[in-house]
Amino acid sequence: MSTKRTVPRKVTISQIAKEAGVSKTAVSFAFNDPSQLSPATVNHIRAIAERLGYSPDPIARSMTTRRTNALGVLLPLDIAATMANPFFPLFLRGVGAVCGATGMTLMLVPPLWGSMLKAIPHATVDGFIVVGLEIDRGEVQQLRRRRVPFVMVDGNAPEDIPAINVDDRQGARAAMMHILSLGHRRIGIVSLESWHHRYEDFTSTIAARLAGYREGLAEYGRTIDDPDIQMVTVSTSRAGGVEAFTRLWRSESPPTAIVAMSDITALGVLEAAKAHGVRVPDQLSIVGFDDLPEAANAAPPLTTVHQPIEEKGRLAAEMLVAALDDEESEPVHHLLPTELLVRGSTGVPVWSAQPVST
Amino acid sequence: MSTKRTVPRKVTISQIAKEAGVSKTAVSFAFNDPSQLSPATVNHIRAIAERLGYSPDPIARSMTTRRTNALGVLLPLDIAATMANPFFPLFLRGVGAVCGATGMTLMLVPPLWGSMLKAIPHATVDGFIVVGLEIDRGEVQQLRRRRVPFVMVDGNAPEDIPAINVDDRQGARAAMMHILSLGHRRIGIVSLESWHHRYEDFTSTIAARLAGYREGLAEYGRTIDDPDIQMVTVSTSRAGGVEAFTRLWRSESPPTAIVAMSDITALGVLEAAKAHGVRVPDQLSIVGFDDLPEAANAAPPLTTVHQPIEEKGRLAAEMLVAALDDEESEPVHHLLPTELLVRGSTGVPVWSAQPVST
DNA sequence: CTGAAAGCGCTTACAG
DNA sequence: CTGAAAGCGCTTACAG
Repeated sequence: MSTKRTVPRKVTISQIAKEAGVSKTAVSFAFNDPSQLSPATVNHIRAIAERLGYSPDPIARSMTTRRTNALGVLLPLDIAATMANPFFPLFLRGVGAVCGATGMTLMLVPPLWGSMLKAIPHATVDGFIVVGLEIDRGEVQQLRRRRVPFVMVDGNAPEDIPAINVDDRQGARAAMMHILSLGHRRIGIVSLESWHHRYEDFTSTIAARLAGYREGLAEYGRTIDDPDIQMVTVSTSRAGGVEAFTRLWRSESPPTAIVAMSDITALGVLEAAKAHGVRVPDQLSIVGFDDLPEAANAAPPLTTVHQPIEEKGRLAAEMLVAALDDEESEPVHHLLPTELLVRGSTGVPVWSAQPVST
Repeated sequence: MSTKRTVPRKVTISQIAKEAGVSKTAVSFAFNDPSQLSPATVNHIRAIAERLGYSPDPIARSMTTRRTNALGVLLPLDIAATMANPFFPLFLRGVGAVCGATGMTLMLVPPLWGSMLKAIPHATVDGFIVVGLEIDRGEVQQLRRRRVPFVMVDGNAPEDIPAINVDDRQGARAAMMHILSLGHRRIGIVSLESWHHRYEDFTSTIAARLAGYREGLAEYGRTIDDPDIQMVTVSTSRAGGVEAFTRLWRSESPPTAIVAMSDITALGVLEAAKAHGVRVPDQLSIVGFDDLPEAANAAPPLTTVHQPIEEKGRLAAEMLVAALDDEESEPVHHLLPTELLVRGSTGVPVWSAQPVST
């Protein structure tokens, strides 16, 4: 509305300087450090910038300041798959809280053409939060090369890299022991697909939870190879849970309890069970992992293992911001606690009136 | 592992050029256009880059290419509040699908120090998807200044800006008429807080849904000012829904039906109703808006208005990418349909055995 | 097949 | 209080 004719292609600091009859330095100061200039000059420059419709180029600015003011979240899966699990939005709430407090922006960095390795050098960010990195195929080296700080969440981090994990093993152990203490013998385990589709290469998270299940079984003199124990592996989604139920339920002797490595799959199991007319927990007990908000609101409320998801995001972002401000900050490894939350989806199996005591 | 001593602070193209005895041009070509160089030179340069642990600077690259390969999603609320509604992750799945297909990254751009206006010039992105922009307080002008393409979703866009909206009015109208056709007379409406907390300035979305409710009421000779119609305004979250139920239920003549402007609040209402021992739909009918995945899985399944959330994200991203590639692309305004989905949370009110016919 | 040079749009000592 | 100049690390015509 204040422009006379169509504004030129792109207004730069030089044009303003020329128009205002001052140096580029002055123009820069007018916006970034007005105290360096006389009020009259500042007003003059700003008026011209306004008239020309000037908008500073953030890239050029970053070029000299060496800052983008963006935090990167490096993802092992594409954005659509990542967002399919409510875990992630919750995690981002934690990260986002720190972004808001520090005036930073949040960049989601999925694999580029299927490769995390390729994505790392391209992202214009000041640092990375690396989530769920499984077996390292050079990603850590690539991140070091980039010479930006990074923190690893739910992964197997080298000693010198800040990291956050939760006590997956302990939580999984408690979940399995809970089921066994109720007297269940025929148990289905719902494991999760590793994103690179190689069964042997478990995520540290998956490996830890599996180890916890094994420990819990061992406490009751059982092993995971017991014929009464069946394990299926599905994608970390509601659909994966539905599939898990279907596969477990059609066996000749279906489980009386299903132990799932994540709430989203447990919820899928619950949904499928109800659709099949299976009563939970009377005919089937279900226990999850994560404690998503929807777990407590399910019908019946889902017994699960709580982990501080949002807190992980916040902590990761705080550690990253600290590393950004202070190159020399000590890399610390956090191990956050998990807690079994017994709700309505687990109970004594129908065929056994009395729970087995520990 | 291939470096001899600690690598220097930051490896640049110049250092490699010097070390390799070639020009910077050659180094650039070795990575971006190897066909310009003899294979021997390429290998030589790459080997040195490898030894030095070179990682190209994405900012410097963007500086000359004028591309960041990042799509920005401009948010009216901070990231934590945005992620509190499952609507958003779903929307991002759509956007993310396009990012994956085009090799772009996704940047979440919340208000900077409380101001969208301030956030716009700083984000290092090639274009914006602007979601839920309410009354324009200069944001559109600021976006134009930036001279990057942008598309508006769920907002009131100028003619020359590409835009996507859904038929909120029609959907809301259908929802209200459904309730009235069942015979309900005492109705609670759950409206949503506008993010700038000025009741008069409705989001176009909120305004359109409200208009739809009014139209539906009018079809039955009713108005929103009818003493039997109560409206409460809460935040777009599950907690907001709980609050809405509490406020509506404590009135001397509580509603027999609650019509909510979003599923997340409707689910909160449902949760609170169940917690109070109120049977749905026998004692209280509930209808939502959005058709989140959890709506169908609620107990009872939520009657709601479907809108194509993921599709909106995909379409918005596609339009933005098109505008990025072709400056001259025609700005089109999409209006996507909505559809009432009658499920288990609505029914005939207890005090009336026969529904009123239309 | 290779190199010298200009340029992208800013910021920031440094000098006056 | 103000300006000339260097520099951030790349890419890209252009010339040879």
